[in-house]
Amino acid sequence: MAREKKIDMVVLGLLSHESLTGYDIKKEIDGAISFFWKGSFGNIYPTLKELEAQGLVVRSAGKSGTAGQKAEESGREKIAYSITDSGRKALKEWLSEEKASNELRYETLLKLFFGGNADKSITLKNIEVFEQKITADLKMLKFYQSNLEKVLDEEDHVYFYLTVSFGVETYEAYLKWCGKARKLLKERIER
Amino acid sequence: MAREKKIDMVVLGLLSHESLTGYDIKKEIDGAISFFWKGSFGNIYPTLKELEAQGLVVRSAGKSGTAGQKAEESGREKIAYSITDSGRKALKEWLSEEKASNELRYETLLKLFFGGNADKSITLKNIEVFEQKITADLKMLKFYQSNLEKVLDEEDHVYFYLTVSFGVETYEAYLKWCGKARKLLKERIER
DNA sequence: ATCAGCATGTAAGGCGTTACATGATTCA
DNA sequence: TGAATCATGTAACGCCTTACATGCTGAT
Repeated sequence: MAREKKIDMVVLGLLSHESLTGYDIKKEIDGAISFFWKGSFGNIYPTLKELEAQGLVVRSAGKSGTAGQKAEESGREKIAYSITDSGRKALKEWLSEEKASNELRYETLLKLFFGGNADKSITLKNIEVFEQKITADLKMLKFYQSNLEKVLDEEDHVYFYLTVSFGVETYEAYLKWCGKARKLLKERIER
Repeated sequence: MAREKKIDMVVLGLLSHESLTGYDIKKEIDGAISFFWKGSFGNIYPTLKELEAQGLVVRSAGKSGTAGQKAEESGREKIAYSITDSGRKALKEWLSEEKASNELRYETLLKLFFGGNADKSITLKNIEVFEQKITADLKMLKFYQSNLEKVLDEEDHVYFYLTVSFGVETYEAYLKWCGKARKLLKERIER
């Protein structure tokens, strides 16, 4: 029944820490989470509506007081959401389910696998592009990691730290592999 | 425009080596490719039709001669496809495009990130489940890898070998991380 | 004879992205 | 005053999975 939708849990999870608007949620997802999960406005806003209908979140003034009052007077308002007790319960239930779908969809590996259909120089180029992207992303992840290291004592930060560390370690493994792969392909070209 | 569909390239890539039926293609995808790309019948058969309409593949008797003739007489037939020159060209063009979408969607990391909302024992359990799955998959990848190592001289096998090696190295990094993560969480529980 | 695996396909629906539409606020 | 960013939302569409429908073939 194609029940892989987890964006609702992402939203609940983020709201479990603080009240946020849809726009805030998008920004959070685009931060440290983005390397293993994505979200778009066309995804987030309808999810917030659904969660509200299910009573898992409620609209709240939040702490955005300054602009809040003025916005209410005009037509367009800023809507902050908070998690409810039911929401926390739903989140906990999901966390307790042992099954988890972990998916990798790497077009770079697809191109590598079928690399025999083009010149080795093309495969080499594809690896180099991948390497550059990973290098840039790794830099960002390490920045997050070093910031989290300083606040490891605070309860929730252990989880953020471990998640980011997963990224750092796998990305470092990617780069190590890139070096080996380039070397092996270059040897082949010269023969 | 949501142009992330690459199943057509998977099909063309597989057909670049030999003639295959839709069923064969599914089996191939479920093999060494499965750790970084998936495909289903409801995906593959329509793709074959489209590729045929575009002239990138053609129906062929293939090498399944024995059953082939009998099948033609009866109602249901086995349909093997071969790649055409246009198909090879399309494949090569895709390989030459530098952009590639690489996506990771790990629910395990999502649960870890929001682990603060449940007991540490639950997070620990989730990591252990992940660890077991990866251990099993790694065993399979290493099996593929050792088989490919023996035939590395044959042209195309370098690509298969490198792809599988990517899996082996990242999965080993995952397991290393799992050990560290378990240790860190256990220390926290005891305090 | 029966069951697993071979084999092809369609239909419905879920999930998510992109593009579009709209308007406020902030800063140079 | 104009651009960037904040902010909310909808519509269309694309991709993929699941479930269903059907029947053959080979082994026990």
